[in-house]
Amino acid sequence: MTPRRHDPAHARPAPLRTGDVSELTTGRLSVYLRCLETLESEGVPTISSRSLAERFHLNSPQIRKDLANFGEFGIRGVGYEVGPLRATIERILGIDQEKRAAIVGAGNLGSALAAYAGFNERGFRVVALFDADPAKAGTTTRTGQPIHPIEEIARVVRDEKVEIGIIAVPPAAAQDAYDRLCDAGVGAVLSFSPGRIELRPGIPSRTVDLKFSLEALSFHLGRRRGSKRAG
Amino acid sequence: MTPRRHDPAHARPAPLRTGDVSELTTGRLSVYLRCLETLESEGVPTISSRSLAERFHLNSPQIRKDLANFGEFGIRGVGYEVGPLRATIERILGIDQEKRAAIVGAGNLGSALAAYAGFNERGFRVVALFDADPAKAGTTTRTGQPIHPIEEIARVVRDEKVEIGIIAVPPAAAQDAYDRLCDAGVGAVLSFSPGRIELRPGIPSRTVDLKFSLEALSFHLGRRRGSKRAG
DNA sequence: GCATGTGAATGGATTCACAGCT
DNA sequence: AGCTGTGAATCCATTCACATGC
Repeated sequence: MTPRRHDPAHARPAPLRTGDVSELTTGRLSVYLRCLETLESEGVPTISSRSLAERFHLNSPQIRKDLANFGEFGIRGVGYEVGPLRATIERILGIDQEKRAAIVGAGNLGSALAAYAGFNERGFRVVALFDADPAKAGTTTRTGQPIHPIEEIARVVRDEKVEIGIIAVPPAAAQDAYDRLCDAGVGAVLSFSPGRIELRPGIPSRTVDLKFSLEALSFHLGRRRGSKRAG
Repeated sequence: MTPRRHDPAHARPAPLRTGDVSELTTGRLSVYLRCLETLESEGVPTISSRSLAERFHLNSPQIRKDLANFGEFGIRGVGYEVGPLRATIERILGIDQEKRAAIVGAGNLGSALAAYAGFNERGFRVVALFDADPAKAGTTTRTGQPIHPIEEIARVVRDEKVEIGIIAVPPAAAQDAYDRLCDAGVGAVLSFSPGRIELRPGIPSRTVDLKFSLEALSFHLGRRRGSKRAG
């Protein structure tokens, strides 16, 4: 639509078109990003939407439409340059600048998330944890992040410039963790607690209920007939 | 549609209508299930789709439509009986009979999932783990599940009647874990490895990329203006 | 020639509004 | 009267097909 002359893809960062985009679209950006990381590590220099789709079981018009929400990043007659497109998607997602996160709850799940590679590379870093158990305060995780008493959320979030709060406490403690994080000034919250949380408007939040995927699989299990082994 | 006389909701399990249902619908069943569990623990006996929607920020016609895919479970003029509806949804999801799961990868994440309450209550139980590290074989998790060498997947899946395989290994090992689980005869696979897996047809599978939710939040962070604190 | 970017067409899911039952 | 269950209407996302540009 913008008739502005199209710079080559490797030039200065193109302006990002910005408007209303569906969650489905942005979710797929993450998928594309993983694919591009793979291609880049294989040294593939450019790829068309068609081959990207074939290689990763996606569909090509959708890839083009999704990207078109944010600008024009391809080269007609050629395709997309893998490296620059990866960088562009990272910029769209805002992970070109490292986002600092902190985890409330240093139990099994919290500690595992703190050690999780995906939470400590390519745009994210877990810089601190909090726990209500005083015995854990002052110690560090196996991966070296400090564990603070939960009362210090406000101070640590400020000092460490934490932008994202992650909740990994038992359901009953989820609301308290959420409120403390919001009061401390984090910009977004990700919860792994199945407990229902009363959200505040204006603070983007997500809940990941790990059990949902198990239930979805269970549903499909029930519909598969002709299982080889009898129950 | 079925003009069969409608039995009271507390009677013998109603027949479940069965047909093609969207993933979006079944995903929401899990949401409704959590809500009903909450209501049940509060002792609420019946609830209308309207109040359910108001209480949990859902929308009422959608609740009715979603449920209508599977049968008629409500009482006109009254609403739904909380306990029976919960039981019905559990039956739809197939978790009225306990599903046994095993986890490949007894590292941080695998151990945390094995200990995760949601994976060991209300329809699911993690009965074993597997790890490539021989030092871990023969030990148990903190929650008491045995850890086996990865070569024993086939035997343990058979002996322990494992229906669901869960992958919690580093990306590079994900495909091998997947193949071993399928060969061993599991009916469904849930992967927490970001590594791309070539799937086999006929075996329902899901990948949960924990980083996706972080990236979604990062995206929205970038769009929020008027943040109180300057970066 | 070839692949992107995009308006137009299609297909699905959500929402509406009311008939039917309690 | 009140709420479910559902066809009809609306909305939104995906897919198509081609004009545009490399």
